[in-house]
Amino acid sequence: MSKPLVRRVTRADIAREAGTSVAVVSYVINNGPRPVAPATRERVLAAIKKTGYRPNGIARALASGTTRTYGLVVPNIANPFISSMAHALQQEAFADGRVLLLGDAGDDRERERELVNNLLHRQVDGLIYTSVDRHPWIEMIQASGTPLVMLDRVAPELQVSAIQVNEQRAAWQATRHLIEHGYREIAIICGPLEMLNTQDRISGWRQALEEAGLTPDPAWIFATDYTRQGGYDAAQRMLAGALPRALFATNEQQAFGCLRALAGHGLSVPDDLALVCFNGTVESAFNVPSLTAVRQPVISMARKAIEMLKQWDGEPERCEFDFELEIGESCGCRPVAHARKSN
Amino acid sequence: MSKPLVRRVTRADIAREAGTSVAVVSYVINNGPRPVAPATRERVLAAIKKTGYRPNGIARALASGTTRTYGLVVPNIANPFISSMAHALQQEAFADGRVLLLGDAGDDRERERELVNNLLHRQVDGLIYTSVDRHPWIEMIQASGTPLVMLDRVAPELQVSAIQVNEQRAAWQATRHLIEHGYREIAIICGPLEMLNTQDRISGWRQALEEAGLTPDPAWIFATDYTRQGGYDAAQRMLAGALPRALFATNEQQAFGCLRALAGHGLSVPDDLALVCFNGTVESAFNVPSLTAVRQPVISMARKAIEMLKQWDGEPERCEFDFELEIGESCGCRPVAHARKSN
DNA sequence: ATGAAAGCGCTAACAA
DNA sequence: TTGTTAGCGCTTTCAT
Repeated sequence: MSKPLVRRVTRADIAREAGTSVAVVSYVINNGPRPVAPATRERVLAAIKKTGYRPNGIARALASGTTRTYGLVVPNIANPFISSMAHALQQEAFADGRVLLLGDAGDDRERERELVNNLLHRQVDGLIYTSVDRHPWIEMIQASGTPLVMLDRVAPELQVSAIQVNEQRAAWQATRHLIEHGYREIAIICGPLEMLNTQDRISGWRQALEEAGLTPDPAWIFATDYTRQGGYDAAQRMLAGALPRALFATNEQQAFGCLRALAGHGLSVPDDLALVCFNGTVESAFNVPSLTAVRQPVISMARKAIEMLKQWDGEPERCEFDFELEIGESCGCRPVAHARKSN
Repeated sequence: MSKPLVRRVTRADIAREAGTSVAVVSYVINNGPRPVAPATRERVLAAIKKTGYRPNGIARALASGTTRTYGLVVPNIANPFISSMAHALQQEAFADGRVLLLGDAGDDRERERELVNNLLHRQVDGLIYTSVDRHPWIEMIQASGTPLVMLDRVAPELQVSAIQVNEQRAAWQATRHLIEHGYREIAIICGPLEMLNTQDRISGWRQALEEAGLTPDPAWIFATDYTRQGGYDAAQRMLAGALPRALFATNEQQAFGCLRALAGHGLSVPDDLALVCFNGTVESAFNVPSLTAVRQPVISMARKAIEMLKQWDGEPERCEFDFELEIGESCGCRPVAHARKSN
């Protein structure tokens, strides 16, 4: 047992100082469950102020069985869409009187397992979880009895609560939008093929093309990481072949990487290539050109996720949210803000 | 005391199952502090596997006095520079066998206080902290005896450990770079004037100009929020007056907001206006045009921060890191990747 | 090598 | 209204 440099003030010190019992000190701190005489309360409060006492949250958690903490595990906090979601969740958790213990898996499956494990050990009151890949550690969590909400595409047969937008439909609509512009050669830059959400997004793209009587050419599927560099690399591959007229990038970072590659080849968006992307954030709106992007209702989703943890009864609940296609300049709907004065 | 839906397996269950005492179970789990006979160890491990037992981290923390947790409080996790720092810190903390409890203040001073408070209550083993403003809650933390490292500009007279780059010098160098390009009318878009780091950055800008025999025109200081919208607004104000030839934006998001505003006026970077910014991330590198930016050595700083918490002895230590000026296209050093094919 | 037992600081049931 | 005390699940000392 490591001795702290300075012994901390405990509840017993306050009781002694205020000339009362430890129970009364608790009652004052917690505003219950028993009433306390005003005079006594004053003495206790005075003692607390005098000593600078702060209740030990750990001991409290042990005795009460609640940590007033939720856990959040994300694949990579450096992804702006994810950090905006984390931000919203934190706000909502806070409104619920708890803090979020945020774990960043750094796109590593093993790290993710460690984090989930760690949070479970810490007896969080609930866990919100987006997995790095399609093999989420759900069983481990369920075995612990901890309330769980997946913020992810999860195999339908799993008995687990989950919140998501219908990504297949969102991808369909994004592609559909490009088709309505009259573009017929529409490529897709997507994530790793084994991921469920990649598959959903490809499937939406494919369906939109087929419904329009177009043939989804497998050569126009460019799988890569969900990163800027990934988008850049995929675009380079694309540029080595026949150029499509339009492109659906399945996340915002890929879209930015792609834009960079296109610029390197002297191609402009949307004139040479129209672009729509998935999971846009404020970054899409401020980019030049601004990106037409599928937007998820991050705040509502965060609210619902916390709500589900709060109301937890062990029954799995799936909740689907509507998305929105935010129109920018990259698809050709609007004139692009000119980056050059004349010529 | 809230009853869990399923009673959790405890160490006593394991002891019973393995036909031994609770102490031995601890010895097995912790690999000490006492040796355990191989046969006994096997029985214990078998019982653990059979029951799916996991030690209660809360109880462990209470008994051992260490939570194996560090706290991190940041002003806004949606800022890419900050999230990259958080990411690096998480990696380092993990390597140290701990998790980071990440609190996002959402740019709110009161929220920040609550978070700091909360983390202290949770008896974190150390706190890393960047404040929303110039009034960090340092006293509160020091009163608790919790190891603290500020990742921030802190008033020199405060007895507190801190890590930072010399922002004044970095701003000087960024401005100096613009001057070396031959630009003489150099404006600055900065953060709120009352913030210390804003003052440092302005001061570096001012010094570089003066050393070059130029006059820092107060009308060319555009104070705003450290956000994209802030940068956009500031640029709009700037565009309403006489246009400078170059601009120093004091963070990356402001730079992006500014680029958007410039594009709206048909101005190009660096041809019409050269640009350098502060705290660039991978986003700067991939932007079109790529941004010349001051880069902080995020990973080394994270490592040092964790190191300082680990080695904590109560003695305040200040540590200054070197920065780097990453050359991109926005300052005019390099030809810009063409965003248009011809004309 | 193992077991018994005293905490860690708190909550809350029970008694007064 | 207040005090007493049995846990919460674990670590670790001290006996054995």
